[in-house]
Amino acid sequence: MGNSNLHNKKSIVYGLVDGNNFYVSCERVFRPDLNGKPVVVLSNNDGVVISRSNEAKALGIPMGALFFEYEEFMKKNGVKVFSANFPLYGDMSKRMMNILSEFTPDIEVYSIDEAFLKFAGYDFVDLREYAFKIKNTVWKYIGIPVGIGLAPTKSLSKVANRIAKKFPEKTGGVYYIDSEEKIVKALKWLPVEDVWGIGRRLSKRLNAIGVRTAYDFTQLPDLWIKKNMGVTGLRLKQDLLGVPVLELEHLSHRKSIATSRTFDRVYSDKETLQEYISSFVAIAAHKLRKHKLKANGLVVYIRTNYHNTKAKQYTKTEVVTFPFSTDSTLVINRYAQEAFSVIYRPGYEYKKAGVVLFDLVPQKMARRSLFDSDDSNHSELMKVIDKINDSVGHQIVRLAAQSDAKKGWKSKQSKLSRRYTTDLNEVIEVKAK
DNA sequence: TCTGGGGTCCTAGGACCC
DNA sequence: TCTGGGGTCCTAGGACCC
Repeated sequence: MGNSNLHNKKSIVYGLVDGNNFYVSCERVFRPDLNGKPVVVLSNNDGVVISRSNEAKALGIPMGALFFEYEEFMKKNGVKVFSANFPLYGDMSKRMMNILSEFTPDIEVYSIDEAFLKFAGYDFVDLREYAFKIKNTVWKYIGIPVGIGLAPTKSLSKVANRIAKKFPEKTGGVYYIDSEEKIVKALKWLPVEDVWGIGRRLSKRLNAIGVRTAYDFTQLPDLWIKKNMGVTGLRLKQDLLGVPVLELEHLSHRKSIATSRTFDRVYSDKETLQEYISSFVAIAAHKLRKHKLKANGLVVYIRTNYHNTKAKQYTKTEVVTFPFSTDSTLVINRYAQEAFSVIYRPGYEYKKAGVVLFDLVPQKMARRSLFDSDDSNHSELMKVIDKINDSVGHQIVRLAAQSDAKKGWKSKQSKLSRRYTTDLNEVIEVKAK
């Protein structure tokens, strides 16, 4: 089918592959008994719903639903609840991306559950068939169901993916926008608020001027778009019209590393917050070293609970630039504590804090300090700490300033699945017949 | 009691320079 | 009378994404 125009279309095609209800699907890989049953995954502290199976969606549980509000309802309807298990999802993601990169060298890992693929020079391949092959391979090897959209541009591949998801019976989970007519049809079908790159704010304004669909958006004058959405909007319009202007982005390395938590209660005292900051630094710096990067600066921020309108509000961030690149937890923590002291004010109830490392450079390109002593980055010490912590799967070696589990640092995760793939002590047991 | 966490990019405006 | 102008760098904040 569709072979008539297979050989005269443009020779570059973009694909968007994404895992269906990814976190839920990851949990189901190890609990196949939950297939066909309603399942949700909760955020940190078991606060809100962040992933839902189709059955859970059908029950009317919205994204972001407060767990405490829905707990009864879920129990009554037999919904299986999991606390988020990010190490597991991250590992499954890596496996999925590895499989995808077998099918084309041009791949952009866009998020934990999504990747853009680029097919250049596949003129004599039936890409629709090829996409089914990709889908089936991922399913066979790691048990994750995916949807695939194909189109002449990136933003259209997003649209195609959405169609594949929306009409699973008709499409089989794969949809290819391979003609002008299909572009127009798809754009007229897609509500403007569902366009990739148009969020809540913009769609409100667009609706106000009568723009309802993606197609309507592409008919707006460039002047309006430039004025209200900047160059990003202009690019998006072109890309949606089928002119490929959005390229695959091969991020050589990430640009920032953030660690933050919303606390399960509020804290006012300086010491507790200092301990949290230290813990955040330890986690972020560990990630930094894992990616073989060093940071040239950091941000520390603290904030009160903005949902609690009765409480006195205070939000403050402090930016520090280091005199040299570093990946040492000790060095970074020293700067983080200094920054924290600048912004901390007593008398407020803090609900969230975080640190962000930025201006990251590969270890080799690190900026050295003028009087760099061999040990100013504690690289040997950090190696030892990382080795021990990696081997046990969590932070057992800590700075003296870091908080520990006893003090409630560990977030509430009452419904955690096991770390099947990343922790030797928790691998799934297979019984041979 | 209860409200996620981790990212990216763009723009406007100020400081500063010649 | 009539407030120069153009360039760069930096930062804060907005908007978006999953």
